[in-house]
Amino acid sequence: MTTKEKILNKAISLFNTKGTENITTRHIAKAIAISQGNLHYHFPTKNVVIEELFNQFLAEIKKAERFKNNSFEKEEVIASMKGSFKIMYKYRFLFTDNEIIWRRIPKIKKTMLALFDLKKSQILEIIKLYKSQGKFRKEISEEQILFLADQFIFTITSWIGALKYMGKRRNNYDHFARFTFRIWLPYLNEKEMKAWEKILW
Amino acid sequence: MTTKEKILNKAISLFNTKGTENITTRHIAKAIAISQGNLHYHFPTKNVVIEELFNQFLAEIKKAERFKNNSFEKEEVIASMKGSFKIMYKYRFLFTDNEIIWRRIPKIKKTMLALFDLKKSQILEIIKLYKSQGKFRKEISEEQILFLADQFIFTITSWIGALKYMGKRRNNYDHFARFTFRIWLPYLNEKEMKAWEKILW
DNA sequence: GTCTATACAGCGATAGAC
DNA sequence: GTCTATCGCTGTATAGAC
Repeated sequence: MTTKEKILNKAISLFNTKGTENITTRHIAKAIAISQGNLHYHFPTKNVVIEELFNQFLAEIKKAERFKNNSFEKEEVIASMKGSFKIMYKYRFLFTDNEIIWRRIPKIKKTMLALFDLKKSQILEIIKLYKSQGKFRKEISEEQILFLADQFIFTITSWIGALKYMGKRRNNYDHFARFTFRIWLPYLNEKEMKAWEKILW
Repeated sequence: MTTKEKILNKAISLFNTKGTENITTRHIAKAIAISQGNLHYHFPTKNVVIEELFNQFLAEIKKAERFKNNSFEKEEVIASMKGSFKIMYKYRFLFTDNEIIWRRIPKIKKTMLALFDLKKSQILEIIKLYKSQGKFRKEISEEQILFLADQFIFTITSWIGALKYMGKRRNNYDHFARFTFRIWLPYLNEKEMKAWEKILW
C-alpha cells in the first residue's frame, strides 16, 4: 500500500469515528507513523484529502450502479439498495458531518445534491412503473405518489443520521435497506403488499 | 436586554447561519460590540453558551406541550406539530450541527435522545388510538404499525437536514408539518384518507 | 461589569536538510 | 519521499486594571 493510500484509508476511519472537525493532518500522520510534513507532501491541504475521499465515494457509487441490471424484481431492487447503503456507510462521515464538509468545500455540496436528484429520478421511474402495472391501491392520489418519491430520497439521505436515534440492534445497512422499503408497503394493493411483506420481514 | 441575553440571542443567529464550529467567542462578542473578556465573564466557556441555549430550547418545547390540550382532532394535532417545528427551527443549529455539538457535549446528546424517545411514545399513543377506532386499513400488519412510529420520529428528527435536499419553496415548518402527516395517509382506510387529504393539501 | 492585554495550545501549511 | 523545525494564525481562557 502506498503512503497516499495509507493516508486516505486512515483518514476515512478517523473521520468516521472522531468527526471531521476534530481530526487534523497531524492526527492522521501520527496514526500511520509518518511526519506531518510528509502528509503535506502528498496532500497540500486537508481539504484535498476530503475531496479525494469524496471522489472515491462517487466512483464507488457509480461503479455499483453499472453492475446493476435493469430488472425491477423485488430482490434485485433491495440488493441494489443494500449495495448503495454499504458504500454510504463506508464513507459515512460525508453524511454525518455533511454540514461541516459542505461549509468547507461548497463544490462537494453541489455534487452531492446533484447525486440525490439523480437518485430521486430513478426512484420516480420505478414508482411510475409500479403504478402503471396497477400495483398501487386505487385511492392513492397523484400528490401522494410524488410525496412518496420525496419521502424515499429524504429517508435515504438521512438514514445515517437516523442510526443514532434508533436502537443499537438496528445499526446496519442491511436492516436499513429493508427499513427504507417498508415506506413502500402501505401504498400497494393487498396482494403486492403481502408479497413484499414476505421478503422484508 | 441584559448583556447575557444579548450574547445568547446573537449566538443563536450566528450558530444558525455560519455553523457552530465556525463561530468563536470572539465573533459573538464582536457582533454585539463587547469585549471577549466580558463575554467570558458571563459564560466561562463556549460550551456553557451552547448548553444554556439547549436548556432554553428544552424549556420552550416543554412549555408548548403544556398548552396542548389532549384532543386528537386533526387540526389540533397538526397545529401542535407546527408549534414544535417552529421551536426546532428557531434552534436549528442544534439539529443541523448535532454531530459537532454532541461530540463536544455528550450530555446534550443524552438528553436529546431521551426527548426523542418521549415523542415517539406520544406518537405511538395516537397511532394505537386510531387503530382501535378502525381508521387504519385492515391489511396493515402489526410490524408495519410499529414501523410507522419509527418513521414518524425519524422524519421529525431529520426534517431540518432535509430542508437542504428539497426545493427552496419548501423551506418552512408549515409545509413540513403537513409533509410529516402525509406519511400517515396510505395507512388509513379510504374514508379517513380522504378526510386528511382535504386538510393537508 | 466591562475593558485591555496576554498566556497557551493547536491548527494548517511551508522551508530546507537528507 | 521523508524528515525536523518553524512560521503565522486562530481558538479558548485568564489576569488584572478601571
